[in-house]
Amino acid sequence: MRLNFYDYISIFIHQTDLTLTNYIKSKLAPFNLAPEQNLIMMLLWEKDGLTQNEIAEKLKKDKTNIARMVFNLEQKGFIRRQCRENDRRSLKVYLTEEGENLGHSITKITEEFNSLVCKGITEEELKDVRRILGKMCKNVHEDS
Amino acid sequence: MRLNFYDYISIFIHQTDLTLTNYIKSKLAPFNLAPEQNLIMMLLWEKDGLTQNEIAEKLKKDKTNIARMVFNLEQKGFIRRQCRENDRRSLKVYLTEEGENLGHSITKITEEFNSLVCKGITEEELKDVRRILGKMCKNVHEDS
DNA sequence: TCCAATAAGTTGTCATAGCAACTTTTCTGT
DNA sequence: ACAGAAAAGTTGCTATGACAACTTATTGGA
Repeated sequence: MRLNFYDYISIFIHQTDLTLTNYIKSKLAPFNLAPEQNLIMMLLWEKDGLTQNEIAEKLKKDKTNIARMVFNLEQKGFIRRQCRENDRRSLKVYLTEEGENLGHSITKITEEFNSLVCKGITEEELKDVRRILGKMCKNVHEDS
Repeated sequence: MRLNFYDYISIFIHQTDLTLTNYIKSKLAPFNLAPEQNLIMMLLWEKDGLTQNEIAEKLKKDKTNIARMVFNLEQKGFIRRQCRENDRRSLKVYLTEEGENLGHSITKITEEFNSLVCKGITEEELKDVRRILGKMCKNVHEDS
C-alpha cells in the first residue's frame, strides 16, 4: 500500500518547523533580526567572545553560513569581530552595546513564543516529543 | 529563570527537521531531485494535471517558490506545463514520461526513508507526535 | 627544521522560503 | 458594458542551508 503525502512523518515535522519559524520571524522583524541571526545572538547573550567556529559547532551548522550571518550582524551593528592575538586564523565575536541592549527585549519575546507554542501541552508530552524526535535523528545518523 | 538555548522546543524541532531533510537530500541527489522538488513530484504521482496554485495550496507554500521549483523541474525534463484552455492565467503541470518513470524508484526510497526514521517508534508514539506538533501549529495560528 | 596535514574563514553555487510589487487574465457589481 | 477587484504567475529581494574549492595560519611528525 502506497503511502499518502501526509503519512510521511518527516513532511509533517517540516511543515511544523516552517509554521513555527514564520511566526517567530514576524515577531523578530521589528527588531531587524532574522530567526537564525537571533540564535547566534542568543549564544552571545549567554556567553560573549565565541569564535565563529564555536558558534557553528553549537548550532550544528555549516561554518559558511555562520560567517555570512555574523557578517550581517556586524553590518547591523549588533556585534563586532576581533582577531585573536594568539591565533590569527580565528575571529572572536563580541556584542556591541546595541547588541547587548537588544537582549532584554528579545529574551522576553522568545520566552513568550515558547510559552505560546507549548500552551496546553504538558511537560510529560514535551519530554516525549523530545525523546521521539531525538530517536528519529539517531536513526538517520546511524545509517549515515 | 532564563531559558537555555536547548530548552526552546522550536529549536529542537528545527534541528530535527534539518537532520531529516539532509538525509533524504543525499538519497535523492543521485536522481537529480531535491527534497522539495520531490514533494511536488509526489503530488503529481498521486494526481497529474494540478495547477501551480493547487500545488502551492497543498504544500502550504508561497506560490513564488512553487513557480520557481516547477520551472526547475521543467528544465530537468520531469514535467511540462500547459496553459489551461478555459483560463489563460493558470498553468497545468503534467508529468513527462521521464517524470512518470522516476516515480517507481523514488517511491521506494521515500518509503524506506520513512521506515528508517520511524524505526523503534510505536504507532502510538507517532500519533502522539503528530497530535502534539499539530497542537503547536494550532497555538501559533490562533495568535496570528 | 621543514613539509604536510589540519584548522578557521571566505567565496561561489544551488536549493529552499517568504514578502512586495508587478502583469495578465478573469470575474463581479452596477 | 465597463470599472474595479480578484486570481494566477512572474520577478526581485533578503535570509537560510549545504557543499566544494580556496586562502591563510598553525601544528605535528620525520
